[in-house]
Amino acid sequence: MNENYIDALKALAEPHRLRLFWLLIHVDQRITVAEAMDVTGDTQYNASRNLKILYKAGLLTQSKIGKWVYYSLAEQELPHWHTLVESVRSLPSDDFADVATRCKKRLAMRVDNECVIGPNSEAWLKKK
Amino acid sequence: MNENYIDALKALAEPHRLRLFWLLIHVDQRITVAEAMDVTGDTQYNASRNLKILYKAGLLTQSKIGKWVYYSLAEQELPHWHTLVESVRSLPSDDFADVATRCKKRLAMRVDNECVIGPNSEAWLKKK
DNA sequence: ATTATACTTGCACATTTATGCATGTATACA
DNA sequence: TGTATACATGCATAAATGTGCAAGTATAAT
Repeated sequence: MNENYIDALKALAEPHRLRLFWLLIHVDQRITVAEAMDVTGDTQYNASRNLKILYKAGLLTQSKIGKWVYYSLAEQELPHWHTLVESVRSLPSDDFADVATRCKKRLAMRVDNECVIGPNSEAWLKKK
Repeated sequence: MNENYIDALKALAEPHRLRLFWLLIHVDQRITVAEAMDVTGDTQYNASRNLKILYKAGLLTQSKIGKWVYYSLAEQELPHWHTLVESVRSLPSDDFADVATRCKKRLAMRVDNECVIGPNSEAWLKKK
């Protein structure tokens, strides 16, 4: 039962994933793998794998729309899970400030709140 | 800065240590390595090492009294640290119930709230 | 002084985990 | 029908981690 909880702790105990999860909390929105790549600078396979690990750990939800895969913060019912998320939420934002602002820029490229531009696009490299 | 936080997550992301930390939270008292061994059934070196890892991660405090080393819950000032501890505190106690009751039995062997009996004593093996 | 006790730690070994690369799958588009 | 795009994943390698054993240090007891 708390093997799952330990999996969640393990999932968060890695810098790239902690940053991704913090981002998902603070952007308060679903994001695609492509957007995560652009915002964090992670490689395609690492962005994909790390989001999946957070999902498998029960921290994110996943939804596929066409060729895009959106991840977003999972709602937590259990107190210890909810509190764990709150702990990450209250991390000092200084450390992630740049990621947050870059994410806003990236989300501004959406159309009707849907991701329409792939990773490492010209438009993004210019904007960044 | 949040390297430390990641170290704390790593420290908690191991079953033996999570159990030890949960115990330190719920027993609301300092305990020695010997007592931790008896209560958890961990080997001497693992009890020692795991408590030290929790201490180094900033989750416990350490104090040596004679040949005994006491560990106890560290007070947390920072919100994300405090909340992390609260998350572990609210873990369902079912999973750790037996450890908690065994710890009470072990602490009952103290004199003036000081540990005076070493690990794997006759008295403990009988009591257990 | 010597011995016992509580705890620590270096070492070897096995398991796990992170990463890059290459390739595979699914969907969209021409 | 073929090609481009978004994402996933098997494999090999390197790094990190957990564990047992044996030996170490520090304090207490005799």
